[in-house]
This record gives sequence, structure tokens and C-alpha cells, in this order.
Amino acid sequence: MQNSERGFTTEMKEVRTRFAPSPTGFMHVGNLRTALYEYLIARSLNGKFVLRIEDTDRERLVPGAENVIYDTLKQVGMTHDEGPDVGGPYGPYVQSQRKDIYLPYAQELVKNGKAYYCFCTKERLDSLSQADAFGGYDRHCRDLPQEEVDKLLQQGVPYVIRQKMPVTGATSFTDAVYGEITIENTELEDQILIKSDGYPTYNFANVIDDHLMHITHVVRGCEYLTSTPKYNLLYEAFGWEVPTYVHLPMIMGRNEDGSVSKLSKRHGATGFADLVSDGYLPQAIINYIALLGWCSKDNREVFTLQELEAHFSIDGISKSQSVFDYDKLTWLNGEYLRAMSPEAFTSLAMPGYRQVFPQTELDWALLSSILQPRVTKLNQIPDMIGFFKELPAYSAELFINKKSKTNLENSAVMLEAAIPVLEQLDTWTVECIHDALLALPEQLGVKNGTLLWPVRIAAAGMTVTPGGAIEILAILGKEEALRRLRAGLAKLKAENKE
RNA sequence: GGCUCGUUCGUCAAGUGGUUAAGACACCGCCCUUUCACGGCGGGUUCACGGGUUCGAAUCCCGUACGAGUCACCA
Repeated sequence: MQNSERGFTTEMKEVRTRFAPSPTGFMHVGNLRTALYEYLIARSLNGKFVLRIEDTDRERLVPGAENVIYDTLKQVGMTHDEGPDVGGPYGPYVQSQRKDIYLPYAQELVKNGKAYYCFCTKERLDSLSQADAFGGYDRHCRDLPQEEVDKLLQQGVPYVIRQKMPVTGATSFTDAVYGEITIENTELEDQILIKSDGYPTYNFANVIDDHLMHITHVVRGCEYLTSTPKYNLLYEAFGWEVPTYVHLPMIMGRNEDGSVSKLSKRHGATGFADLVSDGYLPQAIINYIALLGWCSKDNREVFTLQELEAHFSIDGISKSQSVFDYDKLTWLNGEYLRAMSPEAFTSLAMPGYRQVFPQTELDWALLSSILQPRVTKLNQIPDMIGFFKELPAYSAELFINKKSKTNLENSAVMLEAAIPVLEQLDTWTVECIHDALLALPEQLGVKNGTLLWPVRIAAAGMTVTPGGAIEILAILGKEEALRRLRAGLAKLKAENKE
């Protein structure tokens, strides 16, 4: 190779990370965060981000599930430099298409005495684990005589290939997040490398592929922390360079009793697609999960993906698990919604609008102007605007409001004053309604709220509404607005008579 | 149970021997105001516990407790 000719190569090796999901058809936010950090490490270090599909578990294959992975990455804007769909120099990028690569490597290990054939039956293994709840494989086949092995192989007895772990000593490695980790070798089981169906196990395929794909930073959840020595022993057995490990703290969910456990369905939406259909924006989701377990040097919290690429660094990753906080995600989502252009907001909100008004045309821009500062999740929209379509049945009690100094009597007076003024309006716009209505309180000697409270109640039938009385009247249109006001007045009169 | 890791406000977190222990979300109060929201201002005995080391410890060491992970022909 050219490299050796240069003698001393001081140039930095290109950073390469990989996202290696299994196509299960579901993108858990924990997985997404792992992908995000892998992506950010690569981008922040001018490296490459590769996508590899790990489908070696043939029993759990979900057809078409790969698309969920592509769609998710696309929606959040994480682009991969290499992968099944875009190709690259180290393909194929789907493990099932690499099936034939692994066995020779395992056989090489067998030849070098680092691995061995194991012919144990499922039944024998099961009886083993029953005998001792926390036992492991008893290394029954580890020292089978060669001729015995050859015989069984020849007979076609099913086998697996297991890694031969050292029985004494300890294995240490340094993790970029957790520091130095040491595990006694006696803790390490002779793990299976090649399954009896000929496919490699996840652990084995991972090491082979990461090496073949020149991955420099192995980023994954910290559930792999204690099995990392097994990986390193494999790298060493092959004489390969061990990558930098970046283990990530777990994302937890809060249980009803206050305890925490690994984030799962019972805590709420945990899939990217679920969050999106709950009304969260992909950018907000990404921004939020970036913050779960990582903190910027300057403590900033709101970041676009591009900004994250510039700010991310491994030493900002935390060691301790964090609880997924839907409240904060919701807040962040609201920030994104508010930061949008009115047009962008309207087009995002339109499905919600159409859910309530499939045919009708409204002043969408005006509707958006009152909704945009208030919506924190897109799926709140239908509920928020339902009253425009149909006036809810409401109690006259709603007209009574201490702060606005309204009661059943003066509310009737206010509506009685407002209705004729509004009837005379030729142009039904926020501005005209505003001017017409706000001339009244002064004439009547009351504060604005005293007039506007009953108007809003009559127009909306609810105490809490997006927007004020004037906007609501404008959106309703003159005819419907006046109909509601008159109905409100009638209600008050009926009430006052009693 | 063995092993590994972790523990700063309810939550996310800054902090690397000397700070009045930041900030954000949530919560509460006030202001703004046409309700709500937005925005502004303010509020809360937060360093798990116990021992050390040190003039001085959230920061270093040891133990305890609690939490999590792991111990598959799953990934």
C-alpha cells in the first residue's frame, strides 16, 4: 500500500461513523438519538456517516421495514454518505447480502485457535441454564479432539462457531464517554460467532463490518458497554485496530409510581413516526433528543441540525441516564412553530383546518395568526378551532367574569349595544370590527373587557379561546357572528327574566 | 445473584478543589393584555447518605444506599 511508503503518516485518519439499525419497522427515539450522535460526530469532525442495515435475524424480518429507516433519516435531514440506497466503496451495506463474508473470518479464527466448532443441541443448552439460573455455556465443545470435530462435521451435524475467551486475566478498554472499563475475562462467555443457520451473530457481523467499512467511532447505547471486551478480543484476534468507543447513556421513561425504566410504549409515544403523528415536528424531535444526554458548551438549547453539526462534541455527552420529558419537547415544538413564517405555519396547519372544515373556505391567514402563537402541537388544532364550525352549548354563567367586571345584566347591555353597530358594518374585517367595537366602551363608560368579554363568550361559547373577540367575529363572518351574538343576547334575557 | 455503569431542583442540565451552585422545561405569583397563549419580572432549603484527604470538597478517595444495564443460535 501507498501508506507505508510515506514512512510516517501523521495525517489524521478520516472519521467514519455508522448507523446500524435492524429493520424492525419501528424507529425508537433511542435509536434515532444514537443515529443523531453518530451523524453529528461524523459531521462535526468532517467525517463520513454510513448506513448499514443489520438484518441477520432472519426470524424477525419485517418486509419493507427498511423504508422506515430511509424515511426517518430523510425527514430529519440526516444524510448518509454511504448506504444500501446510495452505494459506496465498502458495500454491500445490507448484512444479509454480505452473508458469505463472515464464515471465512470465523474459520480463520478456528484455524488460529481463537474459536471452535460447537455441536451442542438446543436441548443440552437449555438443561444447562436450568441447572444454574445465572450460569452460562459450559464450554463443552471447546476442547473436543480434532478427529471428533472432523467426524461430526463430515456427518453434517449442525454446529455453531464460538469464540474462545481467555479464562484468566481481565480486559480493559477506554470509552470516550465512560472512561476506562475493566471486565474480568471469567465474565465473558464463549459467544457464538456463526449461528447454526450460517448467519453471523450481531456481535460478530458488527466487528467484521465495522472493520471492513473502516469505522473509526463505534457509537451505541451503553447496554453494550459490558460486552465490549468481547469485541476487542475479536479485533485483537484478527490483529485489527480497535475503534474509538462512544457509549451513550440510556433514555428512560417515568412510570406512574415515580420510578424510571427504559423508555417504552407505556410511557407514551416512543417511535419517531408516533411522535410526528402526535403533532411534533421532525426538527423539534431532533433538537430535543440531541439534548437528552448532551449539552452544548455554551448551554444553548435551540439548534437546527446544521447548528448542531457545528456545536456538537463528544465531551459534552453525559454519563447518566435521562428521562424523556414530553413537556419540554412540547415547549420546543411550540418554539419551532412560532418561529415559522406565517405561510409555512398555515401549510403545516392546513390538514388540521381541513379536518374541521373539509369544504368551507375561511380566512386561513387570519386563523393562523391567532393559532400560531398558541399551538404547541399540530394535532391540537382541530380541537382548538371546532367552535368556529359549531357553537358549543354553553351556560349563561360563562358571561360572568370578575376581572372583566361582567355579570348577566351588563352582559346583555353590552351585546345589545354591540349588535346594531356590527350590523351596520359594510366591510367585515378585523380592523373595521375593532374600530366599531372599541368606540363603545368609552360611550358606555366601561372598560374594554366589559364589552369584549360577553361578545367573545357569545361568539365562541367558551371561556378560553384562541384569539380575542374581534378576530373570532372576523373569522366567523358577519352573518354567523351576528346570529351567535343575538342568540347570546336571547340567552341572557331569558336568564335575567327568571 | 455475579459483573459493569451511574447518582447536582419534579425533569433536562452547567459545574472538574475556593461560585451567592448557572440556564432551560414544568410549577407558583405578579405585570402586560380582549380570555387564553406569547412576552416581561419574581419565587423554591437541588449537590443520595456516611466516612476520610484538604486551610477549603458538588468536585479527590473509601464504604453504604438507591437506580440502570448485562449475563441469548436478539439486536
